[in-house]
Amino acid sequence: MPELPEVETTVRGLAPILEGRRIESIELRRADLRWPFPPDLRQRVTGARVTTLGRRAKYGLIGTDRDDTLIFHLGMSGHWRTDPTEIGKHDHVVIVTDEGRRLALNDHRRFGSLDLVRTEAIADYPPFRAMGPEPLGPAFGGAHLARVLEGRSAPIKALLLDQKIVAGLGNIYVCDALNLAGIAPGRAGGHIARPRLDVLADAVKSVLKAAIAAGGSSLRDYVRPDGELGYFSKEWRVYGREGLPCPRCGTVIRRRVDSGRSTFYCPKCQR
DNA sequence: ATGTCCACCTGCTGGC
DNA sequence: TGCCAGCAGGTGGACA
Repeated sequence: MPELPEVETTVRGLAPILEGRRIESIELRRADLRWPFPPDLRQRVTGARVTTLGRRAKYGLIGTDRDDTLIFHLGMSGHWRTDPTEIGKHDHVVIVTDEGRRLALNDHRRFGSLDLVRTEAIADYPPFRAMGPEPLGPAFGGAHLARVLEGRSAPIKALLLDQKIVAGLGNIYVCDALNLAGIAPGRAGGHIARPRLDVLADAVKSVLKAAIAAGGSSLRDYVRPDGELGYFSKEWRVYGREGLPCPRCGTVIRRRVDSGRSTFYCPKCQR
């Protein structure tokens, strides 16, 4: 699940547990996830007080009063479990606060990551260096898309998944935004007329806001001991809905595979 | 530079 | 019941 709305929901769920709290301990139950943990992470985090919770694209940011920021990525299967009754084999990191609350970073596929960077150098964190604008921020809109898509021949779906174009979209919300905008996923990015780029940018914002709102309405259930969710999947327009009617025109939704990833789309009204 | 594909890892489901 | 293929929300890197 972890695209931008899920990370945003996660961060909002972590905030009341962590904000203002001292980190009593952090246990690294293995040496790495996707990459090795910084060797001094435990020493630098233990005893620090959490000052801020934030998000950049699909990364969660936990700032401390030692001018360090913990940066986590949930990969494909990552989630935080709150106050788990038992620590399982995929609970790779366990944080205990000064109130005795426990948070376990669980990620069975281990595509996620946990890093620690100096807060003032956060813009230099390699994944952030060339990253595009936040899709819900003021820098993202039709004008931005027109600028960065000019001359590009790759399919618009692939370009929207490129975090350098816009940061935070994944397979689900790209499929849904393209459906809402009525744009075919295979259309060349540079061959979309400017008015349609305005429509597309609005569609991206709209599907993300709806997903965050759905997550927010179930926030108490999101970061929880048993982890998994499922409440927003009923809101998907086309993703995971092969064979069901298109919400725009009723035509049967199709699925195809592009470079190993499923694309769901309406063959009639997405052009 | 741009476009395309694959590996990384584990677990689950469906077909035989 | 067991086995195996196929599938899964992301990303960096290796190619042409």
